[in-house]
Amino acid sequence: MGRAPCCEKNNVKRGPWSIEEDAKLKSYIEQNGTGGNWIALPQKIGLKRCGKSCRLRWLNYLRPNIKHGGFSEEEDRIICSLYISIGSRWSIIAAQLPGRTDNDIKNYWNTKLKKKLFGKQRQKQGSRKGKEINSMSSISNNNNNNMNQNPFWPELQPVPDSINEPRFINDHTSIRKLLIKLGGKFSEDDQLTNVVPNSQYPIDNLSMQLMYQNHINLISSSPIDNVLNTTLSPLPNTQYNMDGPAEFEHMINHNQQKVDGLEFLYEDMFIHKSASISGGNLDWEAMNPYALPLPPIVASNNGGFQQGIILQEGALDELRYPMAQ
DNA sequence: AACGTTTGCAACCGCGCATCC
DNA sequence: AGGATGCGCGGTTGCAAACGT
Repeated sequence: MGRAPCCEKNNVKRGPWSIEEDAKLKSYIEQNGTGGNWIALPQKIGLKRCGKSCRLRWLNYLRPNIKHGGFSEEEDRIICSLYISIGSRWSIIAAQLPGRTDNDIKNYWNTKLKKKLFGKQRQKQGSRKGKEINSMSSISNNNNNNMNQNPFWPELQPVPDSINEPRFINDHTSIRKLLIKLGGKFSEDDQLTNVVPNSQYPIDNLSMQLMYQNHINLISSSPIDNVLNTTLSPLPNTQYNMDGPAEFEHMINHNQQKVDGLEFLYEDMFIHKSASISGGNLDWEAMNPYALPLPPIVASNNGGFQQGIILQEGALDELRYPMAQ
């Protein structure tokens, strides 16, 4: 027995909203508010719509001060940074972008940003991709089941150190570098706790703190909920410790959800890497102009390997000016 | 011009969580 | 305490427009 539907599907209109419906909903809410009950709202107005549909229409389209399209460079940076940091928490990301809805940002990411960032390398990769994915599936692996079931977490085989020395996003310099590329700057002071937004970039303090703190939390072993609960409070004078590969490895193994949603990063990286590993003459650096010379590879407790990404200089410029390259 | 494919986006769906009773 | 209800979220779908052949 499943959950009861929120409304009688047969008695509600679905599909695109008409101008009349929009006008009805908008004028009612502007005059009376939602009344705190979306389910009852359509009956009050005389709309043959589901309450959830009304809510969605209002929040994503009719609500005042909604912006559509025309994402700015700053917004791109914030979206990329937060996505890398917290994944597909679109509502949280939207909260940092006034006038933007989670749906809008989600669509923008899925249709444009993601492709802009990685489309170039996919083009170069061309038709080899499918072949490589197939060949990868034959590689045995000891990683957990979630990874096995996820097509974007390809099964990875431990690579001899002589070929790929494991690399880690485990040092403060790397993290700082990433954040700087994403639009922020830190003080010359090497203390990670001191974040100084660069006036050159129009990212407000809160956004920068959020980005920074999320990155720090990403590499710490704090539960994800703590990350979210503290993002909107001022940065405490916390000393973040990163005890080398072991801690990062622990985070990967025990906080898998933090990297969920970044599968496409791993997909791209692994495909390129696997091509060269398997004897192809593909050059990692050539195919990944923004990635560091080798993808960071993280050894896990159970013998598998996972990979991360560090954006290199110019990566986000490419987002805005893809033709200039 | 016709047809097929890709892209972009609005809208829907189902689940988890919070609140109420 | 726990069932019912509503809300909010992320993922997915459907469709029209744009683009390519």
